[in-house]
Amino acid sequence: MSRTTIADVAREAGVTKATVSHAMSGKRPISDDTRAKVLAAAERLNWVPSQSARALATQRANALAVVLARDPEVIANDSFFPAFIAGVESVLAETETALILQVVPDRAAEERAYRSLSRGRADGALLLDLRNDDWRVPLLEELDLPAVLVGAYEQPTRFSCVRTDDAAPVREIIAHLRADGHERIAHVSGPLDYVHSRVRADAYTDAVGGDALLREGDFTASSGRERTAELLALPERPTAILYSNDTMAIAGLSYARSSGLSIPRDLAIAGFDDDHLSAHLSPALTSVSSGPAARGRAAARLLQADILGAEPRTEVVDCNVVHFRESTTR
Amino acid sequence: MSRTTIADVAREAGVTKATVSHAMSGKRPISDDTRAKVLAAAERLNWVPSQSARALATQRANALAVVLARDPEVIANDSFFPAFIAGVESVLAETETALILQVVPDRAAEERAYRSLSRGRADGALLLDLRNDDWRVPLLEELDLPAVLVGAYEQPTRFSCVRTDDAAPVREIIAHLRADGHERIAHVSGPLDYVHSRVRADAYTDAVGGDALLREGDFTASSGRERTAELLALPERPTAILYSNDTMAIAGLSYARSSGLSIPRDLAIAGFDDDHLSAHLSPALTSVSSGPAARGRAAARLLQADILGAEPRTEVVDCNVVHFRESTTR
DNA sequence: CGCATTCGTCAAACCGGTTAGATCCGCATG
DNA sequence: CATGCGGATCTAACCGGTTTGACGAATGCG
Repeated sequence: MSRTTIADVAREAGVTKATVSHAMSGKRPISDDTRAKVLAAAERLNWVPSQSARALATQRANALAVVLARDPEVIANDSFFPAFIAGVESVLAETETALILQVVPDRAAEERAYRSLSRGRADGALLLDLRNDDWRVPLLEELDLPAVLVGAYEQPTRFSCVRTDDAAPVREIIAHLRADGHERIAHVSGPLDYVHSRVRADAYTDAVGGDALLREGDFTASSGRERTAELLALPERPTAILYSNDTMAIAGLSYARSSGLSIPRDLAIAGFDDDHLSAHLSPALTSVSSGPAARGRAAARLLQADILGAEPRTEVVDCNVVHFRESTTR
Repeated sequence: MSRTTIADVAREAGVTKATVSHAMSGKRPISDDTRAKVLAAAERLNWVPSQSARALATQRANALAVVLARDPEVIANDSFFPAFIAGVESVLAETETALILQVVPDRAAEERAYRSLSRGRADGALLLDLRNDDWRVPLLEELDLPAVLVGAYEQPTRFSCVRTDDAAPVREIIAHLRADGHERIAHVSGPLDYVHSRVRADAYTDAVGGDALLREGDFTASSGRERTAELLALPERPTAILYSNDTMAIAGLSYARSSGLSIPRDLAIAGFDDDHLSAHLSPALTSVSSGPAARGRAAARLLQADILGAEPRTEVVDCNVVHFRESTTR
């Protein structure tokens, strides 16, 4: 049992707790002689300072948090999230900071989670799946918990943001499809109260002009299937569909095929977020790789800066790359 | 700032800290009258107890941990991990336990991470990616940090284990291929010092008997591609390949195709872990869904029990289901 | 040589909870 | 009426670090 405390080390080195603490942190000058003795003693007892004691004394948890209000099953089917976390971790690994991941079933639990985070569990939070007028923003402001918003939040806020230009790739895809002769281009969006869904949908609407064929999905395969069925049942069915993620695109593609259409000849299909298998589908799926890892890194850096007292700022990560593949190639 | 402490609540309610604590925890009888006053005061000040103070006093962090020594990029391409975490979270959400995720670059950092976890950051750890004779097992025993091993660890240990029978689905697939007339069946494994890679590879070797065609990959797409290239370059090339994960299988499939083979006519292909897109590939990929969420739930439950002092035990989760799809259908 | 300053260390308070032991009270019992 | 007893509450110590103010010794300066 690693029951050794700073007091044991102090005794072993023949000094006091304070001296040990200073020797380790360097916050006060300590003679080389004593420091050596302390380090040796710590080594001998292989002492590791208690995180909880330190957290209490310094009012710093050395941890960041991500709270997700999603159904656990959904996490497993999302290609953005794991890569985003990977990016966050690559920054945190440098310092000794931990990442706390909390999945909550409902809003009450989510609120409790943030309250408890702000009371010693974490030093800051990353907000994903932003909604327009997200209730979490004022809550975190009230709790005085540093945060970074991942997404194009429009309301004024004192938090840092990590944004991307999701409209550009949408325009690019639409232009490409137009150049290919497509005139009826549809869009299956995510829930429109998510800011990223909204931005993509708006970009779509702008790009196609008057004749928008927009259907709101929820990022699940089944919704992709259903919205596709609706679109294909229209008297004048679309010749191309842009989906707001790859899961819906794949489901739509399967459905279209099963109803006798050939992809991309009869129907062009494009997704979003570039799942790691999308390039290997057949036909390979045109998609937008949205740089999840880069955004994770940026968010983690901004949050760490915020915690250290830096001014909040908005960082636009230029990471969207459209991969045109067979599913849109005539 | 939620600076209210238990002392504020005590003053507001006209009692002492101890009474507030007891009223909240119920560890000592408190009159209904006083309890009501305390609850009202807590509500009024909306006080949330400090996690760090509680952790220090009770020697319990209310957090479990997963430490990963993988390259962050690999996490993003693994279909097992996110689903496993989802399973873990679905258990933790019930209690107010948090999950700590730490990704470390090298062994030294990993060891530091476990030491610091055992000193107040977490109450227990889940061990993934087990190796034969894994060095982490004795370390955690020495640190006296509760743990659950996810995988078929063979050495004696006082930790609980979550196992699955990975050999059965391998046998099932081989039998299926045999019945289809395949005689030269190859296997691209993961790194053989991982216990799950080893179990699958051994099951393969057993099942095919003398003429095993085994190549060791590392679960990445590029290794899948290379090992496939080697196998197809053999004088008598295999007519079927079983891969230890879907990423390698897809990469192998692409390679085989690009060198002129038709799947499944010229080459049958099967993967493992059933990525959520595998069913949608074309040809759809035969794979083994290994119940990651169920295993996550089981592991979390065992760990919580262990922390509360239960006897360690091994739970075999029967969750492997083979999905035969087009990639193996003649 | 006397006094101010700096350096290195110590003692003690503090962070915000939990918990063992002491105390106080009212009521039942001998 | 004294005693016992159990329930409700209080007091104070404790968890293991960090941090501030104080103090003695060594050094610098006039």
